Amino acid sequence: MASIEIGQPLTARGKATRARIVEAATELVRAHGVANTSLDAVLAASDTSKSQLYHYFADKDDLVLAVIQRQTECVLATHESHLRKLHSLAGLRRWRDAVVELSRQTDCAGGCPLGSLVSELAESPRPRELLAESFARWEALLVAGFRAIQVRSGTSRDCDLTELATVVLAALQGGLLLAQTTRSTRALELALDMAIDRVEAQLA
Amino acid sequence: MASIEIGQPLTARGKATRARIVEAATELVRAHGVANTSLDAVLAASDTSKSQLYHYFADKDDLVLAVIQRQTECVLATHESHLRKLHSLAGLRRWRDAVVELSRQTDCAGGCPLGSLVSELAESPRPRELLAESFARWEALLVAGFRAIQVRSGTSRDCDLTELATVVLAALQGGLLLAQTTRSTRALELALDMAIDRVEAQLA
DNA sequence: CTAAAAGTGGACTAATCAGTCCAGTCATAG
DNA sequence: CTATGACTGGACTGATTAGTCCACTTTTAG
Repeated sequence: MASIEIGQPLTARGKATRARIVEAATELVRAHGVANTSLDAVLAASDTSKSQLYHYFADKDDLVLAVIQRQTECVLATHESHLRKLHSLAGLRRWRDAVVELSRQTDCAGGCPLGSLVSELAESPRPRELLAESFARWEALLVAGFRAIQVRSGTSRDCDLTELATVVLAALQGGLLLAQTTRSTRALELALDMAIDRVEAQLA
Repeated sequence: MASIEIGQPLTARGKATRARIVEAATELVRAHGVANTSLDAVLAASDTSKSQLYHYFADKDDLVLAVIQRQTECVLATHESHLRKLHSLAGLRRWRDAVVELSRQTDCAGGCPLGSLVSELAESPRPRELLAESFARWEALLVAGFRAIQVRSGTSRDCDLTELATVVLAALQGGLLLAQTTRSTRALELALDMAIDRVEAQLA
C-alpha cells in the first residue's frame, strides 16, 4: 500500500535513493543470500532509513524482485558483451575462457548470482517467473551467437539452436555449482568443453 | 560443550531421539532451506524439546552437518540402486529416465537436495567440505558404472572416466536447476542426453 | 510565495530466533 | 536397592527481525 506502483511520480532524488537501495541489496544478497540479508543491513549499506525503504518497496519480497531484475541485467550485460561479437567457434571458446577466468578470480565462490537465487526462491511463484525469464533471455543471447557462427561459416545446417543454448546454459550452471563446491574450475571447464563440442558437432 | 562428541555413550532411546531430530530437520531443510528452518520447527516436527536438541548437537550448525550427511546418504542410495546394476549404455539411459521421472513426480520442485544445499552453505568451510565429499562419492558411483559398461562391452578404450563422471554430474545439476526454474523437465532431459552421448562417444 | 506532495529520520512494536538453564524422569550397573 | 549418568520438559533470555508510525524537511507546481 505504501509502495511505489507503476506510473507513480519519482523525482531525480527519489530515483537515486531507490537505486542506492537496490544496489546495496543486490550486493548483499549476492554475498550472503536473500534469507541472510536483513533490511537493516541494506539500510546501513545504502545509507538510507526504514521509511525510505518502505516508501519505495511494499515489503522485503518486493525489494527482492527488484534485486532479481538488477542482478539479471548485470549478468546478461557481462555475457552480452562477449557474445555480441561472436562469429566463430573460436569466439565461443574465448567466451568459455572468460567465464572460467571470472570464476577463478573469485576463487569459485558464490557461483552464478542467478543460479544461487534459484534454489532459494524457486518455490515462490513471482521470483521463479522472473528467473525463468532471465534464463530465457540468456538463452536468446546464446542462440543469437550460434546463428552468427552459422551465418559466418556458410553451412546453415538444420538444427535446433534453442536446444543447444539450453544445454550450454545447463553445463554452465552445473559446472559453476560443482566449481563452487570443490573450489576448483575443473568441473566448469570440463562441462563447458563438452557443451561447446556439442555445439561444434551440431553446427558444423 | 554440551554436545555429543565421538565415542560418547548413546543408549537405544538416545539414538532414536537423535535420529528423529535429524530426520525431521532433513525434511524441513529440503522443503524450505537451512535459513528458513527454525529449530522450533524441528522440535515440533520431531516431537522433542530444546534440551534434547542441545543434548545431541552443539548448535544449529552442528545439526546442519548431520542433515548434510543424512541427505547425502538418501540421494546416493537412490542413485546407487540404479547405477549398481549398470552394464550397458541402455542401462545408463534408463538411469536418465529414472532421474527425469523423479523430477517430474515432484513437478520439478526443489531441484537436487544436495545442489540446493551448495548455494546456501558453500561459503562455510565445513559444510562445503562435506558437500564436496558427497559429490566425489556420487562421481565414484558413476565411474564404477562406466567401468562396468566398458568391461561388458569388451572395448577398454583409454579415456578418463572421472572426467566423464564430472560432466554427467554437472549436466544433472545444471539440468535440475533449469528444470526447477522453468517447471519443466525439458532442460534436464537435454542436458543428460548430451552428457550420455558424450559418454557413448568416449567409451565405445 | 505558498500549499501540496515527495522524500526523510528514526523511534517503536510484535514476533521470532538461537541458545541457556534447571528441575526433573528414566535406565542401568553394581 | 540405589546411585550415577543419560535423557527429558519447558520456561526463560537477549538479540534480531520485518514492518509501522509520525514528525519533519525538501521539492515542485501554480
